[in-house]
Amino acid sequence: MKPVTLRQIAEILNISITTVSKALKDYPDVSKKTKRLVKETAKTLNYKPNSFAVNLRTRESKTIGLIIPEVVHHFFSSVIKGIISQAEKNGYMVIILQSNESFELEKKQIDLLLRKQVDGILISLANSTVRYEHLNEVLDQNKPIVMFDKIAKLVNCSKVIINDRKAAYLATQHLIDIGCKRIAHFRGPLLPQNSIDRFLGYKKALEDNNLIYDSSLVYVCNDMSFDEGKNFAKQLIEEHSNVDGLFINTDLVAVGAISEFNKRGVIVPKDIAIVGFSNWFMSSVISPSLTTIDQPGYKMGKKAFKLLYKEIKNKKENIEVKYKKVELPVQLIKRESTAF
Amino acid sequence: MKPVTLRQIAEILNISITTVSKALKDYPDVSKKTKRLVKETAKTLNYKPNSFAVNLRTRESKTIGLIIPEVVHHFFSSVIKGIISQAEKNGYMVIILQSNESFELEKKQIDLLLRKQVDGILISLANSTVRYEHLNEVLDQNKPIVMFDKIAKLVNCSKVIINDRKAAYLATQHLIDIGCKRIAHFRGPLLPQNSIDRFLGYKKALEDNNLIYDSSLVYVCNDMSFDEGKNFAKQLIEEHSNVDGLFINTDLVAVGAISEFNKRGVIVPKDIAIVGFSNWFMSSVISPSLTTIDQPGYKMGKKAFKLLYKEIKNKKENIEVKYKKVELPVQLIKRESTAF
DNA sequence: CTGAAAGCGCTTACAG
DNA sequence: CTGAAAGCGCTTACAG
Repeated sequence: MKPVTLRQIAEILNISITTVSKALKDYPDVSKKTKRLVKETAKTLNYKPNSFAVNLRTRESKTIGLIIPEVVHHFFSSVIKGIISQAEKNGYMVIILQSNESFELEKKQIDLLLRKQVDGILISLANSTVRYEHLNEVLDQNKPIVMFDKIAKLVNCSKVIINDRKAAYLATQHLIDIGCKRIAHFRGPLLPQNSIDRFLGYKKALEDNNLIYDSSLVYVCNDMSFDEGKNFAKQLIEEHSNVDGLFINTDLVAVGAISEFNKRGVIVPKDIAIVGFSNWFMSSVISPSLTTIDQPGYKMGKKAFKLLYKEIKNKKENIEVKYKKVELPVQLIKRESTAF
Repeated sequence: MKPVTLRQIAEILNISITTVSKALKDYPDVSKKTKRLVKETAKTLNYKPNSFAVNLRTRESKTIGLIIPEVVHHFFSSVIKGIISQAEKNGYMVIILQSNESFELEKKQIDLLLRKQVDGILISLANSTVRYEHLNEVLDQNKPIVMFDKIAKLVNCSKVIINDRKAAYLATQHLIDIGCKRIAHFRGPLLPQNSIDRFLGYKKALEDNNLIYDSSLVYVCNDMSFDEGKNFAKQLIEEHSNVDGLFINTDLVAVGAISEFNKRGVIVPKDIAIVGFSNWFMSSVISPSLTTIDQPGYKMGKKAFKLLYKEIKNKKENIEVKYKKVELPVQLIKRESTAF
């Protein structure tokens, strides 16, 4: 069954394609009678406009691209949900690509999306992304791009983030407030700005409270996995039995650490208090439940789309676009792992 | 900066658009020299073919649609990952829509995708989907559709599933094998076929082992949440203190139940052995860790795309399409919740 | 080996 | 109020 076209409706009704097109779009210069006739016929034939033709004419696809490092991940899937629900409200569709934290793949995917003629791009950078030509190419093509969570400070576009440094400070301050004197940190990889910022927030909190910063208390995670949490937890009690507080870059690692502490009879929070980061669902159901920083993924997705949408609209209407950097508030969720 | 078109390349080189197009696509009837020239110029100008125009001519978009009930969900996000990685390998992009378990939304989204002229559709049905006109419309338009996980048996198309009944049987048999005599079941909602099948597998296993099926031991979950697991666990020990085994429709509910049992001093597995379903990551890290059925989401996504791809290809080449029903194997993962 | 021409299905400025 | 015509950027059957 071939799809129905404007021409067919026009032939059936013995009017021109022009009039059919205008009638369907409720142009004011078409008679009521014609409109009714056209709409009825379109309905009966189950007419659906060919989007390729529409796109080709109007030069917009009502589609945006989303590049994300990893889909199977509580935070990122929440972001995806926020994006697609907001997009749908505005009549947009979302093409999702996964960079697998690979710079090369990310570059290729940007190119694919540009070829696809998406109206804009949302991206959270891969950890391995160190150069930004591909992002600048998007900007050169005058195509809106909004970065979220893992951003490049040097690229001139709108961004949605949380203040990782402040959040980490908050987490560390909480450990200090409940009486911890010697606080360790499991940090993320050296590269993405987020883990640097979280580390800096941790360090700043120590300094502001006159606690000595001891670099041997900082452990660097590479793959941010459950097992890494277990291993460093083990290492930590072997190397620094006097540590009484621990701030961990991400909940998954923290859950691994708690599991290892539980196994070895180290009592959380009595022997060592722990704060994680992300507020995964999991963190609320383990025992002891994990104090953590809530990272608002869904909201971040919504906000990122809204910024992108606004830019798309403004560009179309030739209104000057101002880039915004939106910082979403975070919250410390207190649970058993820091409750005495 | 306006995008570069074939025309521009043609004008620069003083040849026809036809030749440029053919040169870029390596038609054999273009001279080597011309090809070289054209390709160099295209590269210099950073030419990217306008996909709308290409799509309009070739009548394919190299894009498929995916409708999924919920994005923030370990199983489904694994499926998404499987689909997009397989799609990318074959030069396809994926538009993702979320039905939120709503039949109405699902219908609307099917329509959106058809308008969008996607080359095919992958779908896992909403729980509330009871009629199938929208799916049949896709088939009427001669557009391939493949269903996975939550399928409609009555719709005539390819499907990728696990055998829920067999899997539930396996789970229940395991409880019986370790000595459970009185086995309860927290089942899913009355509607989706999956929870019906899991219930039937549970019942069959009891019968085959000459254990009496007692309907008062079956609790019906509605929202399949952590809290529901807690609540039913509480109810279960109040109403049936002699139950020694429990098969639960999904891990999230099971984790809730375990948490409640832990709280009330009911020892898992000594007092009550538990088997879940899905093999979420969480299940391996809680205490006691949860025995469960591994549901291969990533593989399911890959397989579903492969089937769809094959259908798209066959249709294009006018090869007859045979619908397939693929059943992926599942595995029982034994952990502490059933280990004595 | 090259190119003029038709056409994919739509939108819209313009004429009447 | 209606419609002929141009054009979006490409592909491809056909002529030379």
